[in-house]
Amino acid sequence: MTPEDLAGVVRAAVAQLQAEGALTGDLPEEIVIERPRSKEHGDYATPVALTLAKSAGRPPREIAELLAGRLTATPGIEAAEVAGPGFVNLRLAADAQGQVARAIVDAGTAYGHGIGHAGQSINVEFISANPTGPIHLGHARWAAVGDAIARVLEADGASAVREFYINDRGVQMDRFGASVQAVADGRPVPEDGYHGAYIADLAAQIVAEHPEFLGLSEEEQHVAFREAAYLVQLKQQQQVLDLFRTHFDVWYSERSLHASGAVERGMQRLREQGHVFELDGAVWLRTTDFGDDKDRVLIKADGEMTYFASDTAYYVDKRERGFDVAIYLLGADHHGYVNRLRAVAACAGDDMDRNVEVLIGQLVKMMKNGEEVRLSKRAGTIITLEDLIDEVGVDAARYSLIRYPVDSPLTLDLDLLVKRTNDNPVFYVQYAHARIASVLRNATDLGIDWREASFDAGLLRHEREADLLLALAQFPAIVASAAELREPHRVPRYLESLATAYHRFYDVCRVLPRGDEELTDQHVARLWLCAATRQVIANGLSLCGVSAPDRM
RNA sequence: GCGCCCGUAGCUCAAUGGAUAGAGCAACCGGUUUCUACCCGGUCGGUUGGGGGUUCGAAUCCCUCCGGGCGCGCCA
Repeated sequence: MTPEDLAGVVRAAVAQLQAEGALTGDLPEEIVIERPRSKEHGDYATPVALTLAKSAGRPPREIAELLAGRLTATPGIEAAEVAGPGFVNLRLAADAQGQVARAIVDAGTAYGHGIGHAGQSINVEFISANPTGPIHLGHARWAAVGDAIARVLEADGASAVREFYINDRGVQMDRFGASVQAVADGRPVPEDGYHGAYIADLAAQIVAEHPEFLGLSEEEQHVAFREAAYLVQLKQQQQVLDLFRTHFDVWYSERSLHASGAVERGMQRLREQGHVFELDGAVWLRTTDFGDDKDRVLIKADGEMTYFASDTAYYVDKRERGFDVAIYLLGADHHGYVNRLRAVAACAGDDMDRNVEVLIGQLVKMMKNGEEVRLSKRAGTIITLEDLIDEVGVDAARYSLIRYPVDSPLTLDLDLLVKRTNDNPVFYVQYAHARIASVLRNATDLGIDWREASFDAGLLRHEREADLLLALAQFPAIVASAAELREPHRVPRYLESLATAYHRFYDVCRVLPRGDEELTDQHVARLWLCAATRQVIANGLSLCGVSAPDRM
């Protein structure tokens, strides 16, 4: 029995008490089932009597007594006791608990999936780095977390699209092109250009492929280098992100946004909604109607579109493409955009509390040998995602970027991330998976076919077995909350506690028969438990985009 | 000046308004004849930055002060 099953049981009990007139008031929307911190309080607890007390007009403990009496008589529940101010503490029967193992093995990769976001189409936009340089450490956090958010949303039933907005238009592109062109020409990079070491590499590559560029007129040459460098750089970004296992569904070009007429359509939409006005020769959007601290210019007095106009059109375009929710993942230096983007949604006639979400991620730093890493091998002054992958590998990098809530600054300790001991969480979790895989392999070698043998769930009554089963049963709720709160860090945190529960079990519960010992139902039951644990660890790691190795 | 985020054990960090605030590291002590010791157990460690409020209950929500980070263009 999972917590979700239990919530259903409690709900039914409350509904029945109300139907019988033993209890008045409303049926709560959600039945909260918690895992008590202390084991003395049972496997699960519900504070539902406390929340019911007000509308029922009776003391919480009295309601709890009624509920406990009803629940005690329910199959699968061994004990229901009233405690404290009105909690009902529940203890499950070993058999009901143990069936979780079978349910997990039967569900396979689908275990943990939910329907909380069923029917929702969600656009998750992240990184959106300018195609004028490598993906760097500042983007890396989102590369991992953004992808994990999409994975978790999908697991909870949503249709999620990972989208990368390519800023392939405007002044930065020109400066980038001019920088590459200058180096190719043997001139110094302009003051306002790009000075990273990678610019010279780009220039050399392009000259090698297109020696004819050098003979072009200044104007033609600029365009030629800009376009060639842009394509090479974009490709390089895409390759690094692929290597990092973050695969975008849509690479959306800003140029195509303009070329398609989306900007005009977006502008039209805003005008229809009545939030556009003119002042001092410029065209403005009255974002202050919806909580922004100042109105924003869409078209400057010189007739040029602002970047904000593109942003606005892009949002409208996303909605026109059918997304219910547009999630933006931005760095802390962009937090000023939060109110602006929300106001854009409202100005477009949308619900800014539902159709748009802006998540802000704080800075990432890297430490090595006790010092902050400031220089990149490749890019000179910026640390790249490629540097990070080189240092610790994709698994450790993704895992540690996902492991922390994004709203606090993060310092990655590179020395720690390459360690292969239990102070390095990713290895700790992966090791648990490899350990189980090894046990299952050995079972096969011994000719044990546990899947076909009879599974007696009631045999899993050792304290460590019960703890492990409780941990396994938690997984669907963890996935659901990670999706709902857009907090994928809950998954690795959970995996660490699950790995601990497994190692503790393994430490005292022998799984396979020793020597010429006979195979018993107990061995079989423990193999089911192992298989279930392996499955959940694999499913959880998959939500992080981290591999689940069978051997280490 | 205005705004956003953060402040939890010596360190890095958890905790969806729930019961005695938890892990790992560090420090110290212990555990394996056979399934992966990359593991497990124990000890030590806290006025959740300070103060006030909301309620059955606050690290969590509100106010205020202190400390830190970031942002406030007809730039992109």
